[in-house]
Amino acid sequence: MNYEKYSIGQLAKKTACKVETVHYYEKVGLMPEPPRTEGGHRIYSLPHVKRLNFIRRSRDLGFRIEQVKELLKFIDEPNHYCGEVKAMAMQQARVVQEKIDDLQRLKSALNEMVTHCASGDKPVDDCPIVDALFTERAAEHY
Amino acid sequence: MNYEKYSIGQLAKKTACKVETVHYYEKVGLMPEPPRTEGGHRIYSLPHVKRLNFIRRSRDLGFRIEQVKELLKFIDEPNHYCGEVKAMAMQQARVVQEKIDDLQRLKSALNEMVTHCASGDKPVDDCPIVDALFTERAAEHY
DNA sequence: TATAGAACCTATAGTTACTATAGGTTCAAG
DNA sequence: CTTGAACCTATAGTAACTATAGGTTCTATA
Repeated sequence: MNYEKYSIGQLAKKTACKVETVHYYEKVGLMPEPPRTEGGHRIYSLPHVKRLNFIRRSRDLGFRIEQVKELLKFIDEPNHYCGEVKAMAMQQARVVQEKIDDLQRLKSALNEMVTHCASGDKPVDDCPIVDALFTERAAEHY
Repeated sequence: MNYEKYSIGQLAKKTACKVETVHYYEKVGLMPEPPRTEGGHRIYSLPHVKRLNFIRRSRDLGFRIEQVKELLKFIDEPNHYCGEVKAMAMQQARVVQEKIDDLQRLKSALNEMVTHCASGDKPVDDCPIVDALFTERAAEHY
């Protein structure tokens, strides 16, 4: 009875998260079912705010919902060590690096196409970009 | 009657694309409804192979399906110029660059968290990574 | 030619992480 | 005590496929 109480709308505002998203997080088990008013409205307090911040921040960092669940398990259950969390963060950094590499290649391909297409005043059937797009892909081997 | 004919399975193999994906592309209007055998099986030929390669390659480059439709419109309709295609490729390169920037920031945040967490042998409630994840987000202002 | 089984057909549901909608109830301010 | 904002649940929609079910056709072999 010490904590300040929040409605779902207030919680949402405090965490820059939509009300529907909070409902969703409850449904998938990231957020607990909170106490309710007589009439059935959800009542949140500070720990909920913190938890939701944790979830949103993890999501922003690219963790998938299942991964956030694992991270939360480390926190919810006693006897976990920082190293487990660190390992997940490092793994996530690697995943992100791979995505960056992919996108770099993609950007190079696009830029190359653009530079080959110097003028832009040719009809499309003479366009080097269109041409490049028609090229068979590396993955192809049948 | 000049072209070699392909079943949907052969088309899929030639383009490294799944059969279901071809069905899907037909449903959303990227691929035309091809002629059929008596029994109702789809019959494809070389132009279909080229078109599907174009679609797949565009998708690989990060163009969304609606954008691919636009690109195909340039090709399907006469009187279009290379410049329109070039503009889309340039725009796409910008979008990709933005994604790269986002991911770079994200990776930095993860790496910073990891370096702050030197040992990994602390209990989680003392972990700087967990701490960082509990931190309120920049977006927050209520 | 008969037949087995691979490949095909359609229609529908599932995936991820939400977002949006509909139709109804509760809360808080005046 | 009334009004309207905020809340409730349940369901459908989003993107771009992928997977499944249940049935039909094609093709290679006996």
